[in-house]
Amino acid sequence: MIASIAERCIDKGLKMTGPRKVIAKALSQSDDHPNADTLFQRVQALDASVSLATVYRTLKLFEERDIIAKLDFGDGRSRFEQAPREHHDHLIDVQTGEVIEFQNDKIEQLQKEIATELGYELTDHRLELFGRKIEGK
Amino acid sequence: MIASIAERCIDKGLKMTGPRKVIAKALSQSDDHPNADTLFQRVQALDASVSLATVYRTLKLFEERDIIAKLDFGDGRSRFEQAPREHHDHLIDVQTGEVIEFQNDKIEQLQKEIATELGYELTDHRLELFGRKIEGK
DNA sequence: ATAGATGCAAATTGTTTGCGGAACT
DNA sequence: AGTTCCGCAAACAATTTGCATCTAT
Repeated sequence: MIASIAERCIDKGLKMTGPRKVIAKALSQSDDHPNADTLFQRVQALDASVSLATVYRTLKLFEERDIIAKLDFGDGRSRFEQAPREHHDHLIDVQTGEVIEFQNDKIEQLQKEIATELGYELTDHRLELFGRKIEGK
Repeated sequence: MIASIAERCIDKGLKMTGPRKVIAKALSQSDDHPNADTLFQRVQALDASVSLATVYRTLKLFEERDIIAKLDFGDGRSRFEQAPREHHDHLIDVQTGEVIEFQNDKIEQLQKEIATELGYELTDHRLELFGRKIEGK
């Protein structure tokens, strides 16, 4: 296990207020990729007094501090996950919406090479695969 | 050159109305990746009577019919391009916002393999690289 | 003739913000 | 005490939609 979100907040000098603790906890307990609204519901289950505005503000804050990562699966809302311990990309099941994380060094390497060839230093990237489950698998 | 957008619309049995012709033309003339609003301005330059709502409706229609592709570079608005003659991905210059298209068979192949390994048939994917121009290149 | 398209304005959706009060250091 | 944070409601930006009216087929 890695440093909890709460610990990482403290490391970065953020005030750990009640709402932030709750949001950090809700994030820690999520091993999927909730959007703001879904996360808000989970937060509310822990403490109904926390507002949606604070969820948004806190998500933005955490993201700026690289405590969490903001994702975009093309459905118009942002999704969030704990700042990945290890970098990974996502495969989205087009039928169920299920999200599978994967990691592949070859593809990471290849991306770097492509950027270099084009005269760029790769600063970031986004890769999402969309697929249909193969029967019998 | 490939079939024009207008031709592809007719192929697919779409009514070619005035506004659609104008939007198709504006798209054809764009070799960048305009968002809806930018495209709307280009459309207006050709025919000021076309409304933004129609631009949105038509973009959605064209996209559903695979006549154009909708892209997302993470700035909160969708961007569009003619359905690519050849598939390609994008590298976005983080400093200028410039978008460079590239194509790389190895990475395409690798993505398919990854999906297969995970038990999926790849139906689509999205890859965006973000980079900083290397000095002197 | 008729199904489908359009313009306009109003509605939705996801997200951000101004403000007065509350909380952490 | 002072700065930062919070909840609430209002504000925003991008996109969609209801409706009465046109238009391509």
